[in-house]
Amino acid sequence: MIKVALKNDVKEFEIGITPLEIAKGIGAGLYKAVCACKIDGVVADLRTPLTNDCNVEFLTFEDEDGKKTFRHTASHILAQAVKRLYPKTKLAIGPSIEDGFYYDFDSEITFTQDILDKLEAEMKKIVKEELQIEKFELSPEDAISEMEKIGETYKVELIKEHADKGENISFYRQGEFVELCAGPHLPDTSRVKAFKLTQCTGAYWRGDSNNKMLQRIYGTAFPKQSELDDYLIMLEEARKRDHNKIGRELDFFTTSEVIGQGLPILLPKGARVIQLLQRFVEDEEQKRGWQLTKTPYMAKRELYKISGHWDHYLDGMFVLGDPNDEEKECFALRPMTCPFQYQAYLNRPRSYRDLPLRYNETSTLFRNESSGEMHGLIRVRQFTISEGHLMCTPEQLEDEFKHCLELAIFMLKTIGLYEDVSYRFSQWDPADTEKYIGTPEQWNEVQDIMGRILDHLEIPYKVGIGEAAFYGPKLDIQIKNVFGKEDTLITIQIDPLLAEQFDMEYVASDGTKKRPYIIHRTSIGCYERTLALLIEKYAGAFPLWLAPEQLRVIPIADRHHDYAYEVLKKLKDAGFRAEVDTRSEKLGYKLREAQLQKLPYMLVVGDKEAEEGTISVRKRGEGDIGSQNVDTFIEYALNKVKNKDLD
RNA sequence: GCCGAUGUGGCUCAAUGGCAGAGCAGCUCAUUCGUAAUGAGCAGGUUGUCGGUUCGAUUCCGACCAUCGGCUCCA
Repeated sequence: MIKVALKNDVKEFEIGITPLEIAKGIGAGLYKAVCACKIDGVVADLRTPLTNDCNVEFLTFEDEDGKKTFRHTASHILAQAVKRLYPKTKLAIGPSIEDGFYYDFDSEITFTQDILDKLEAEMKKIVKEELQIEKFELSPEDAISEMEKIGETYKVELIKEHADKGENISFYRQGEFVELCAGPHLPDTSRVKAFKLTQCTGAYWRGDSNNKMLQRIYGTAFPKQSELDDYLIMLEEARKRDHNKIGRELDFFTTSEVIGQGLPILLPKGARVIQLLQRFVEDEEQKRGWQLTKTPYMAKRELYKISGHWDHYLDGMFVLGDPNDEEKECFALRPMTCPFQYQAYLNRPRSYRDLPLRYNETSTLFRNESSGEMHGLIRVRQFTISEGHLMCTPEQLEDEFKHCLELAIFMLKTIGLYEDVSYRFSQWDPADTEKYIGTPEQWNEVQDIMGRILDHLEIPYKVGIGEAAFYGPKLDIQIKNVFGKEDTLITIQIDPLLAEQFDMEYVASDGTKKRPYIIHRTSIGCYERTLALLIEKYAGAFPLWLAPEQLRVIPIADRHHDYAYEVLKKLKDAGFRAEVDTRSEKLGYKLREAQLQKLPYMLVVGDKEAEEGTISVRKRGEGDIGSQNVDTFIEYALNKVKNKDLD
């Protein structure tokens, strides 16, 4: 007998009992809901025989690991359906992901929407069949020969990587379908009550663009149909905020086929928001000790050879001239600002008394992104970033890093995106010798330093291996768009290498020459991307201080025009971006239009207002909030702008 | 760059191997109106571009361009 500690109880069982059997004994409700378990804190399959005293915790769909198990099983059901309908298909991998699951297949048939529908129908059959899911193990040799027998070459490759660990290889069987898998899985297929295949795309085997492109089917699954429905509605709602749609509808930006891909045109409204952000950022940076530079948009190839861009980033640059003709002058548009601001540092000899030296620049950059990568305002070929480089002594590094992070957080809070970001500590990949400059010693040292700073500042980061810049590690502040895709909004990087490339130094207090540490950073990110995320955040309804048009005076009839202009002048004199709508339309019509354009305030003026010197205030989202004296309203609104209120 | 989808007036969407149509927006006129759509009229298109098949292509085929969702890459 063994003792098993459960949630509120310790019970005795026969040796070899499984958590699934224990759950069944506890009650039908638990048995129905349980997805996986933790044995002594380790996630395990419900069919794991218990051989020693232990602690067992049951996981349901409400638990992160239970949810993963549930959706992982859904991906197996998909794979089974594919194998039934298209037996020649080879299986790659099929994990659960944040909002569902996917499965990668190698098939000669192109999966279309039609096929997805058929697969869904087949999956429903598999669920109805209530197939028991059973786990078994094979030796690596047997596992390989079994998989070779059925032509699952991708599985063979995966097993071979595990073979030298000396462990058995686990498999799961549901009906006729057998799948290499570490598990855990649900007890049977009937539990996957509600699912949907959402899309089919290409994906490289093992995420490597040198490998074959497979077909990836994405899906999601829930225990109840109502939960699936809610999720799909939520997705649809989120997509209504897509900046690429409403940003165009509301005339923030547009694109032109004759200008080219990744080169959006910022229309007056988009340009205005960016101008407001830019002024705010430059002023704030000045307050915090940053000095503005204006450096050239292009430079000779020689600069990029020193910085390493020529060897490590040439594909990403727009080159003017023949890069292969060493005889003739060759220029390139700048993809980053660093080497330019370093030249500013190099302008004269530097002393430790000059440090920290903080340079900021509203910097337009050009990157020749591959054609399939552009996306609205989020991923473009020309963008303007609140860029900065800071040179400091080793002793100053932590404080200065903190200073940069505080600035970034201040910006995020001010524009209202602080709650929506996550942190990624982007490190190099020691195995990737092509991408990075510097030695392992240099990388390890600077990553240790950065890790210590982040831990000290209690930043809750995830590590991203291979996400570093070619010259150093980064703290990336990540944000998701309405499709759930994550992008970097802000980045703060420590660069231990380029000071050496550029021979940057300072004279220390003891008279010796030393290399400065360099921090690369943005404070609000690049304006185009930040604008995109703001459009999505506010669904185009910008807070008063950022709204391109803040106030619109709406006269009821032509006889109120004079008074309307009088009010308008007062508003403009107070510094507001305001307009008046003098068209011969009914009030309701003008209001509807102002409302659709997401104006923060509409100021209606008619006989009553003209007589009393008031305005009737309609607030976006709230409707008519009553009459106010013009000056009272101006004071109220000015205050909101000054405080950068987000409502 | 790769996989897949899409491309018809500013927008939303019809239709068809044989004259491309509607609503909204725009313009004109009338209406002067109290918190999300007043009415009438007018104008607007080489159906993304270029090529091919065909008596005839917007429709079928191909290439390119652009847009969208992924992958890779990246702020």
